[in-house]
Amino acid sequence: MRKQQTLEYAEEPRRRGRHRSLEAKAAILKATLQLLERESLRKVTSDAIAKRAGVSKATIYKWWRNKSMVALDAYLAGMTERVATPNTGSAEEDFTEQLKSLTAFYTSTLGRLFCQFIAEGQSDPGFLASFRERFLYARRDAARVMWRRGVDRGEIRSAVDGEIVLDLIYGPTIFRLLAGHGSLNDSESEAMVEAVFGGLRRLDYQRPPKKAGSLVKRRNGQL
Amino acid sequence: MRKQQTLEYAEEPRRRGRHRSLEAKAAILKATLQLLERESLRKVTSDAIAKRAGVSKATIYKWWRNKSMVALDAYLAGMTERVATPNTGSAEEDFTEQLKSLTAFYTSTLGRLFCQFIAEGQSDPGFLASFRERFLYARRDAARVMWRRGVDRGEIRSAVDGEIVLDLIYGPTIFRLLAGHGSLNDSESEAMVEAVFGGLRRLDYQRPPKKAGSLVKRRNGQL
Amino acid sequence: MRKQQTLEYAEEPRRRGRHRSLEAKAAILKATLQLLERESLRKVTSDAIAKRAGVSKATIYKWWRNKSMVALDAYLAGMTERVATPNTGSAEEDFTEQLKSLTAFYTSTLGRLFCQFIAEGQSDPGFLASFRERFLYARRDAARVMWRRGVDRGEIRSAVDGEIVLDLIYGPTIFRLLAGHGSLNDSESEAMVEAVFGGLRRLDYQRPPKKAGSLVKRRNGQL
Amino acid sequence: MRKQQTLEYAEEPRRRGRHRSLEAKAAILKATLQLLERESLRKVTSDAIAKRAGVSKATIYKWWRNKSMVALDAYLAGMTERVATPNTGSAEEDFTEQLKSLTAFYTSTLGRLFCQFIAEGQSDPGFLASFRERFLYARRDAARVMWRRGVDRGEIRSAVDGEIVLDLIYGPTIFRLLAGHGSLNDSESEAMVEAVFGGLRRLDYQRPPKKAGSLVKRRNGQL
DNA sequence: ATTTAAGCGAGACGGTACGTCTGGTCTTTAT
DNA sequence: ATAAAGACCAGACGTACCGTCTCGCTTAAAT
Repeated sequence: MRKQQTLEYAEEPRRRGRHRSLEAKAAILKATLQLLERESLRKVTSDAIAKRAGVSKATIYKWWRNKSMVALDAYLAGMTERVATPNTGSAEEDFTEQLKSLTAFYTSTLGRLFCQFIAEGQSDPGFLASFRERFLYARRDAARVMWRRGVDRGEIRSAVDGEIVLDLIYGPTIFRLLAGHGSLNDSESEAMVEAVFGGLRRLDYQRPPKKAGSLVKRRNGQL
Repeated sequence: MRKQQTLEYAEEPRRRGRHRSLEAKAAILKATLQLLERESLRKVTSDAIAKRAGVSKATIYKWWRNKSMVALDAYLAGMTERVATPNTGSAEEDFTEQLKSLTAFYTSTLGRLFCQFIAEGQSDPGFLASFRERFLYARRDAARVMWRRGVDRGEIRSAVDGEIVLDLIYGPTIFRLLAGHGSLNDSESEAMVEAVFGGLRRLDYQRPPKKAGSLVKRRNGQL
Repeated sequence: MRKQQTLEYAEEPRRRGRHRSLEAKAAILKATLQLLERESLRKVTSDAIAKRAGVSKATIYKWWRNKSMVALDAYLAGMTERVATPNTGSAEEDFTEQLKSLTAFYTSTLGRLFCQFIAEGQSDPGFLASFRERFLYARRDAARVMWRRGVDRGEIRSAVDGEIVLDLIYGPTIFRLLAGHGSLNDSESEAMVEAVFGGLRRLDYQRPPKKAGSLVKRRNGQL
Repeated sequence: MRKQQTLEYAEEPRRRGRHRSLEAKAAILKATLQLLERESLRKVTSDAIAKRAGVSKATIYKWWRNKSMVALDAYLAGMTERVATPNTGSAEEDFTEQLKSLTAFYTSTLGRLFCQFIAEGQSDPGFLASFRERFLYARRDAARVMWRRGVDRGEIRSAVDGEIVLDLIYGPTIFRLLAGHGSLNDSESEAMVEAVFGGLRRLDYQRPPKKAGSLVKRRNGQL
């Protein structure tokens, strides 16, 4: 949307005809956000958005493919603050700080939208792709910087794949967020990062000699 | 459902009146599963289930609150295989094996239902709770056993909270599954478990003396 | 219904098995009547009847073909009073009296059922036939007696078909009852009978010579 | 509907927004009529109408309160022929002619709808009122003209209330139509009008002196 | 100044799923 | 044998939402 707009309205000479109403656009995004604070994305109808924005449904569907896309734009536009990339000198502290503030955000009203987007994406692969590209990757890029610093500084084992690092740090929280098991707060966040950095392995453990054939045979081993 | 059934039909003397048709129940679950192999939960309609099962819609809604609940029952009933709890003598190997088979399952047709349930749960808290209680907790109990063994054996640091351990191991995979970033295969699973066990921290790293006030101030630090 | 019962249960020595519950039958009819005092036949459900009668739906459908038949029986059983056939010595007075009391009845709660039966009969010819045979014809027989007396006495023109006489007297009231136009009360009833007996024709009217071809041609001349 | 349309679409300047599709309206009415030629109103479903009209059910329910109202509109729209008001110079002949053509119509496929509407009206007072106002009263107005002429001409006794006259003439036929007793054909129609005009009373009858107390006492004298 | 190409609000539309309801049947156990 | 309990099937009901479309009006660049 943003890109399009830039292309369409800024670079080229202005096209003939009435221009897109920026008031309408802003009203739509604002109305969407306000509605989403009270109801889940599924329950917010496009009619409601149109009505609250004082806008016609046609205008909405002219500029957005569907309701979810409007919500995504509203979400992105609503997050004025830039991504925080703490730089404390310690990658572990950086991640801890970030995970804490991220958890605080995700458990807020607006933050819960993250879950709704993931949910919507499960039955709309195109939307999921948009969500990844326009939201997730941006955030991961920021986090990747923190990881990089840690590696460069010699803090983080370079053998561990960066992508896995990110999923290791954020995955558990997001899982809890989506499934609703387990609590989410500062001390949990701290404990998670500590565990990820410290690892589960007890260093003084002497592994007994492995016996062959000890693997249990099975077909479906779920979680 | 299961519990009810046990209570209603097995333990008590049979009640008066026509009994719940087990054929109908089985047909509904089977039809649901078959339909879910081809379409997402959202697209499978209750009419289609009724038709394919040769059953009236009223019968469905008599026993299940809504479509999602039918799907959940169908899913649980369809997973005939017991939960695999590998016991190789090494917790790390156990988790690796389990994560691998779990990933294989979750990326299968039926397994993708997991995502649909999580998605459905985002706009239906009651359903999410059911899902947790009837599916997630059972799986986690099994995994907890593996963790316990590792702790008892001296393999796993007892300082790390068991729940965090589980989320650390399964969270990243589930995050990838839901968000669709990152690949899911045996080697990724192995790498993940290795990373979780080994930790990110480089042991030979000498932490520099901490400087005060180095924390970056920010309000919204997303992901 | 009644006859069957008498035959099966009263005259023979009691047969093996559980006997038909006369209480059930009475309860069904009573419950039906009570429900019909508050709701139209369409809105009274067979479930409601069963519940209120403390009886199983199967029992209802075992003895009656459908809901309407139950209502018809309930209606007939509820009209304990015999048909009034006034005998004042004047057919006109007889009919006036009867039409008045009939109107009073038909505008009562129970009496409105008459309309419901006619209504039900429009989409269930079998029921309409039953209704005619078990209710209408009986009432008409009684009225026919009054007509007969009038003819015998020389009061009523014998040239007029008896069936037409009955419909002339009762048709207008029933039409008003069903269509809801026009009022229904004693003076209207009196006026109706007076008009039917007196006729519309003015006796001193000299009919002008008829002109040929004066009939307007048309295809559909509705009411 | 008709009135609305006139107000909304003809008199005012066209309103903003997409206009009501007259094609859809026509298709709905046509489909309804065609279905009603084969099935009773009860058995014609709104789904069937929608399907046959190539229209969404929502469109139907947007403009009509329920199925019956659609049928009423279809019925009224389908009666293209104007109301016949024969003018033969004789009121009796006028009524005879009209009753004959009316009977012919009411016993036709489409005409039987009249009964269905009356039936529907018994459990839906609002619909009955609509039916009266939009159909019955129009027809009665036409018939009233014929009565008026008869009165003015000196043919019909002015002492008889006009409304009663109408019900006297049409009530018997409608009663037979609804209850299904008695035949309906030209000669019956003729006989009915003749009887109404001639009256039942034998003119040469000498009434015997009335005896007091001859009235039979009763509470419920039904028909 | 006029044309013309959009964009807009209003709101009707087709499609389709939902979950509910009712009528009437059938099954099981109790009497 | 017949009852009560109550599950069952068929299928209509009216509602809701989605995303599309049409209409008449408005705006602004191009002529």
